[in-house]
Amino acid sequence: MKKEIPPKKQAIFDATLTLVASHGLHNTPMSLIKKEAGVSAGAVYHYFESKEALINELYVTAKSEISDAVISELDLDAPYEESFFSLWINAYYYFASKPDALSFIEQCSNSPIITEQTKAQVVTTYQKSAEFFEQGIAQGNIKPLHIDVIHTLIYGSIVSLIKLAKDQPELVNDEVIEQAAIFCWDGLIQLN
Amino acid sequence: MKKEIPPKKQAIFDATLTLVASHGLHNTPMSLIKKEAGVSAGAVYHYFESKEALINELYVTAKSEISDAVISELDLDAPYEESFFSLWINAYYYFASKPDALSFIEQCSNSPIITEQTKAQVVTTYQKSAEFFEQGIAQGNIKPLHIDVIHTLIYGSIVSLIKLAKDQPELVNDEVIEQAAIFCWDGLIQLN
Amino acid sequence: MKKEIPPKKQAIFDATLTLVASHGLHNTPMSLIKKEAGVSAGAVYHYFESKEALINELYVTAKSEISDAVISELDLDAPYEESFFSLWINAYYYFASKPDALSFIEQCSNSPIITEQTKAQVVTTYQKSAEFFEQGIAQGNIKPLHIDVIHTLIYGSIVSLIKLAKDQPELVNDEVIEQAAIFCWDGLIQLN
Amino acid sequence: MKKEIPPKKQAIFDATLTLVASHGLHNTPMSLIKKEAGVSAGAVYHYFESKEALINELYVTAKSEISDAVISELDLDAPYEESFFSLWINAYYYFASKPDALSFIEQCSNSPIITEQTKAQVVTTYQKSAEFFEQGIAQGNIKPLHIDVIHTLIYGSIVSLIKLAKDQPELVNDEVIEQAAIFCWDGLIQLN
DNA sequence: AATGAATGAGAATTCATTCAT
DNA sequence: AATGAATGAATTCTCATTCAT
Repeated sequence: MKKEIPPKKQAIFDATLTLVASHGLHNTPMSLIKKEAGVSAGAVYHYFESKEALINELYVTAKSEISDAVISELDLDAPYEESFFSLWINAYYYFASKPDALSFIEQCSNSPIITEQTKAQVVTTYQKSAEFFEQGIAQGNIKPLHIDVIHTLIYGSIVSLIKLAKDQPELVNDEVIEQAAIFCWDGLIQLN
Repeated sequence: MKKEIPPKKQAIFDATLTLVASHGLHNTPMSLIKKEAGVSAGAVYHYFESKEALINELYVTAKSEISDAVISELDLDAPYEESFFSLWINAYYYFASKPDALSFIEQCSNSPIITEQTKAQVVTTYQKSAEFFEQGIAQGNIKPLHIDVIHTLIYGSIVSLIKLAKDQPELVNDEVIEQAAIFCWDGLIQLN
Repeated sequence: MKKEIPPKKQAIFDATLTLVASHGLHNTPMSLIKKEAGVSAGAVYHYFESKEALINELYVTAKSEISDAVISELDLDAPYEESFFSLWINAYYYFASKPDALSFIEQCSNSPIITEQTKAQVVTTYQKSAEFFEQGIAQGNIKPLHIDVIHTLIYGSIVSLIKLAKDQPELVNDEVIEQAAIFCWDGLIQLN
Repeated sequence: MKKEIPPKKQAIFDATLTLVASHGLHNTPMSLIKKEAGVSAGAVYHYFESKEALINELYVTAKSEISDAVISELDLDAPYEESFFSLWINAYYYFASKPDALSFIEQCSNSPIITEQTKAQVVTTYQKSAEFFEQGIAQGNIKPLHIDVIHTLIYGSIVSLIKLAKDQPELVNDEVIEQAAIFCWDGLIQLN
């Protein structure tokens, strides 16, 4: 099902993720990437047409890995509220466990380095979580907002909280994380 | 109260904001900045010690301009709910009216180019909105969450929605904007 | 008599000729040659020791192919003037029909990439046309110039005219071609 | 009248001419040029947008210098035949005295590195010698060929002879040079 | 304050060539 | 004979920064 990624290509991906997270997108030369990945300059250009192409391809890969991981835990048969909280909390901890990936993604997603074509590719990865929210709307569990709006608000909350946790780790304990999930749930559900 | 910014310095700020938004932080050389600003290379280094210093200083300036603008509209004497919505909507439209500034800020805030010292400076700009939320908690209007958590969730929602609007402008109409504000309000208030 | 050229070697020759003509000697990497020839990198180095060796060998081949073609039409028994014109015109049209070969040869012959050894090899191909001019001198048809001088002036005129035809195709019609041949004939013959 | 060429730009021109003549257009890296010229890498790119731009600009400069030099000696009031021989011989010795320039020009003019725009610029330098040949035709001294054809045949003969002289210096003595000039004159004049 | 030519280390990328298969 | 991934030195070009004027 999954594409087999050649070991060198994977090493380049890993090195790029780490280095962009620590040095910044603006400050990660190819020379550093090849050194960290332990490959030759030529090998990088064997697998990727250019630095931009590498970044774009890695962006797609990182985004879909995260999507896959978050969604794989999703239990559509549990009570809806329970499923929602488990999704939110799972996603939070998954993101939190991959700080480099998140840093990479955030740096890219705000930069013109990511092409429109790449963005279009990435959209498709939202499919399964979209279904979950559609189901919630259909069953009357949550407000009938546009799926992309829900997605944006939930994802935005999680990412914001992780950034806060990065700056103030002592503040964001399990209780706060739960409060943030509740914030989203309360924002989503129909009040009568 | 405010420092007078010399015209050339302002031109450099403006040029940098525009260029980082359109070319990316990773792809905006000083040579382009000086050209766009219409100043000499020497002038840039007269006003700023280095490129990093320029970016950091502009980051502080842009952040506080936004903060000032959003808060200046805040009416602490109106009914709380009304004030909240007016704050949220005002903030949304202000951000939306400054896409370059927002793009610049988002690119910087996820990059190691912004120093810890700069981040510390920026924190102080939250003061007045913090007071607004503290007042809401004290009066029992909203849940007693940590101020920084509230701030993060609200700011995160607004920024997320603006990014969505950038990608899908036709989707994010006034109704959607209001729905997002309601999402935040419902998430904040105490349910009984 | 002729060596059989293996198909892959021929494909490499053809690709090199085409590419050097269109991209320039300075801008024709081996990677492009192998792609255009449809062979592997290893195959190129099986047939040729190096890029320089490939260019030099192709130069010899191209030069002698042209020489052979031009001379094969030469009729030593016809009236001398008639033979001369038929030689000149034949040569012109043959060169004109192989623009890539001519472009390749001209680029090489002015570049230090062609070794002295290669140049020495190529000289031998002039043998038969040399005999034709020697005969003309012996019979008193043309001036007693050194064979190499005659050769140079005639060949130079033909090549110059072809270059002109490349830049201004509409100018160089059959009449002009004949005028150029007459120019050479009039320059060669003894005036009394 | 003439543009003042800044000393560094002139040094880059000189170095490029020398190096392309000795190493070949395909084998003259910028690093060698900057070293030979005694300037920094940045300086080269301050004066020229790219290597191609440098080559093209130098081509125009070299061509027009040669044109100017050859034509400056031209005496339109002398008897026509005498003027012609003096032009031819002058041109020959001028070219012969600038072997690097000639080698550079020949390598470029057969290579796609020279753009159509550059070729168009260069054509304008032929103006004055064109007038000389037009005058000869009008006065009935030479055959009524197209000016560009005459130009091509004469220039081609001179260049061919210089190439021969390069390969066989002992062969091309003053007598041979005169013979070649006579070849051209005899080819040009009307026979009755 | 201001200029802009100049620097040179370093960036992205290319390319002739090799070698394990 | 043939392949094509891999190499890494070399190449073109960039860019933050300086400094004489």
